[in-house]
Order: sequence, then C-alpha cells, then structure tokens
Amino acid sequence: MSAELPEIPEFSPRQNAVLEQALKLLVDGGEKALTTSGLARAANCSKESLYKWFGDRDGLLAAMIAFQAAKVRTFERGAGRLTADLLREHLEIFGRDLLEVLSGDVSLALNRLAIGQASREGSKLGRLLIEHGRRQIDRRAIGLMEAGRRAGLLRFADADGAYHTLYGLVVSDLHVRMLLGEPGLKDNARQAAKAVDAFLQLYGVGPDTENA
Amino acid sequence: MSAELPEIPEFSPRQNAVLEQALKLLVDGGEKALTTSGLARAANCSKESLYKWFGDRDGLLAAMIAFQAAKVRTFERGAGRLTADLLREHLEIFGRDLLEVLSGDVSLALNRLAIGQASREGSKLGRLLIEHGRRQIDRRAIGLMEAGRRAGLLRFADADGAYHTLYGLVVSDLHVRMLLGEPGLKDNARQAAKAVDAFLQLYGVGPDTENA
DNA sequence: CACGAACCGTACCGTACGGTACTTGAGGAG
DNA sequence: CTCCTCAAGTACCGTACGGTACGGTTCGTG
Repeated sequence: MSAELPEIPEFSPRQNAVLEQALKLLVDGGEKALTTSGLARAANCSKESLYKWFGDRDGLLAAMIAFQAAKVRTFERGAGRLTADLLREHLEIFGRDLLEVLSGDVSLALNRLAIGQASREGSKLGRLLIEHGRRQIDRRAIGLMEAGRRAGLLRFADADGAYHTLYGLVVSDLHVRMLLGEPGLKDNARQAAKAVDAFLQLYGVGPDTENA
Repeated sequence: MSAELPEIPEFSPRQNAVLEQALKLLVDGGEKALTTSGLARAANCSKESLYKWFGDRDGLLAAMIAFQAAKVRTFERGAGRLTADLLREHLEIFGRDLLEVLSGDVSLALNRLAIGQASREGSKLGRLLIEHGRRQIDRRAIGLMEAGRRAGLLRFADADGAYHTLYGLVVSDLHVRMLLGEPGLKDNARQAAKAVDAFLQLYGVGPDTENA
C-alpha cells in the first residue's frame, strides 16, 4: 500500500502555542469551555486565523489530538540481554507509565472529548485518538512481549492477546472510572506490581512460576 | 449511615414512556440530538411538562440514568452447592453478561453522556452512573467470589481485588474502545471463557490448577 | 353540567455559539 | 517612503438551544 504516515502536519511555533492554549482550556473547563472565541481571546490570536489554520472547529480538535500525540512520544527501551528480574522491571515500568499516561489531565480531557463526539461524525476523533495515541504504547508493549519470549522467559501463542491481558490486569476499570470523574489511584506502582505478578504467573516461564 | 436508598423516584407510566423516548433519542443521535424541544416533539409531550417533571435538563439526564438502572436489574443466581465446573460456568456467564451490558447501545450512550459531562458539574452524572449502574453487578460478582472461597474453590485475600482482576481480564480495554466508537467483539463467550481460564489459573484451587 | 387540574402545542425570549467580513496595525521588500 | 502581506481585534450574522408563558383540550370529580 501507499505511505502510511502522510499526516505529520508539523504546525508552526505560533500554531503550537495556540494548540497548547487550546489543550489548557479543554483541560480546565471541558469541551464547553473550548470555544473559538474563547481560544482566540486566550491565545491572543484572531478567530480568522484559527479558521485559516484549522479549517473549522473539528479540524482544531483533530489538530489538538495530533499535537498532543506528537508530544507524548514514548521511548523504546533498548532491550539488552533480558533476565527474569529485568523483564519484571520493564513490565512494571511499562505498567506505571501506562497508568501515568491514562490518568494524565490532558489524556483524560482528550478521551472525554473524543468519547463525547463518538456518537455522531462517525467517531472520527475516536479513531484518530486510538491511532495516534495508542500505537506507540502498543508497539512498546508488544516489543516487550516478544523480547521476553525470545529470551525464554514468557510463553504465549499470541503476543497481542498476552498484551491485552497485561493491559486488563494493569488498568481494570480504572480508565473508565477516571473518565467518569473518579480520582485515580494513590499508588500506581503498587497496582503495576500486582498486575505484573499476575501476568508472570500466567505467562511466565522460570523459577517464579515453577515453585507455585 | 442513614438509609441508603431514598431515591426511587418511581416515575409515572407517562414519564417512563418519555424517558424511554429520551433514551432512544440519545442512542440514535448522541447528546446533541437530545434537546428538550426534540424530546417534547418525539414523545408528544410539552416542554412545560418536561420542566415540571424533571426540573431542568440535568434533572432529565439524571432521571434517564436512574430509569435505565432500574430497568437493567441483574438477577442474583441462587448459589446451590458449588462444584468447580459450576463455578466456572457461573464465572463465564457473569463475564458474558458483563460484556453484553457494557456493549449495549443504551449503556454506551449513557456512559458517553456522563463522560462528556464529567469535566464540569462535579461529575455528578458520573457518580450517579457508577452508583446506580455498577452496584448490582459488583454485588453479584463479589457474591460469586465469596461463594467460591467458601466452597474451597478459590483462594484470595481480598474479594474486591479478585473481582477487579476478573473484570480486567474480561473487559481489558474493550469498554473504552467501544466508547470511542469501535465495534465490539464478535464472540463475547470466547472472550469470557479465556478470561475465566486465566482467572482460575490465578485464584483457583483444585485439579485445574494443580496439574499446570 | 360546571369546575379544575393536567397537559399538549406553540409561540416566544435571551443567550451563546460557529463562522465570516472588515478595519487596523506591524513588519519586510523594493 | 510606499506597497504588500499577514494577522489581531472587532463587529456582525444566522442559528439553535434552554427555559418560560399562554391558549386550547381532555378528563376526572362533585
């Protein structure tokens, strides 16, 4: 097929500043607070410029998602030789990072925005959010899974299935609860550690699981 | 510690019909489609009656949540003597029912509504939705957990923790994905079975887990 | 029949938003 | 200095919503 990443709009610094302000407005007051007039006032720009740059309000929202996704680039940990302890540590770090990202103000606000918009418009924003926001973290996790298998530390038939199991163990219903307005956990690290314990019990190979 | 269920507004049949129509509008067109004028037209009632019955628009939304929660009353399975197979079956049925409920049109629409409203208004609707919508299913699951433990089939320190593990294994990130507009699974039963397998591997006691 | 309550249908009001057009001013090129 | 471009600021328009007021109708009750 054709090139899969034609959409790196690469906004100008001025536009980045405006998008930053837009995210701030969205985080502070929800979607209702993000009006074109309000954004123009807060960012010291004109509505006309907003419409020139982003087309219409939906274009602005899409640009906000792309902008935020480009900011939160998760780094691939260089996987050296994996030991059981190292794998566990990497998994726990992944779990903590995941909870950290999902409970972030901006992430929650953008997810709320896309979910609120999901009924109409063919859930365009929802797809955009899943594509841009999840690809990075999914790739990192799948990489971790397969590195663990190559090192003989994990056993599974389906890396994607194993990853989704880990995701469920880490997140459970926390994401939806936070989206609904509940406060997050006090201790993400503890939650991640418990999840990784369970995950290794299910998929692990080695001393940790033999002496159960 | 006073009485915990003072809110059974017990709407009149006419009001029930209007709330039903309101849910239909919400499911079909999202929050934007649920206008007071539109509801009055669709339900053949007057706006004045809407405001007399529900106070204002937020009151209407709250009434819709209470109404729907009152409809989806999950039945407590009478727990006879539990065997391992029976426990597994009950767990799988629970998982299927859970996925069924979460992927339902009305549930998704109400969750989207509450999430969209969560930023402002102190997430009143979100709390309402969690309280009314989850209590039933939580009680059923916790009951199942403790019945399994009493029968010597499950081993855990924290029933709530075990339940949340089961929840995560069953649902993973499906709920959020569906809220964002993705289609649900083709085979809920298979997903529930796999989740229960993993759950019993973690918390089960008996032949299923000994000969791993 | 007469009365009153409930309620439908509609018209109405104020407001606030998305989007467009126009004026002003700053800076860069010739 | 002059012209041109870009964008800020403002004024404006159409629309659509939440909420209120009012006339007409049905229905139960004495």
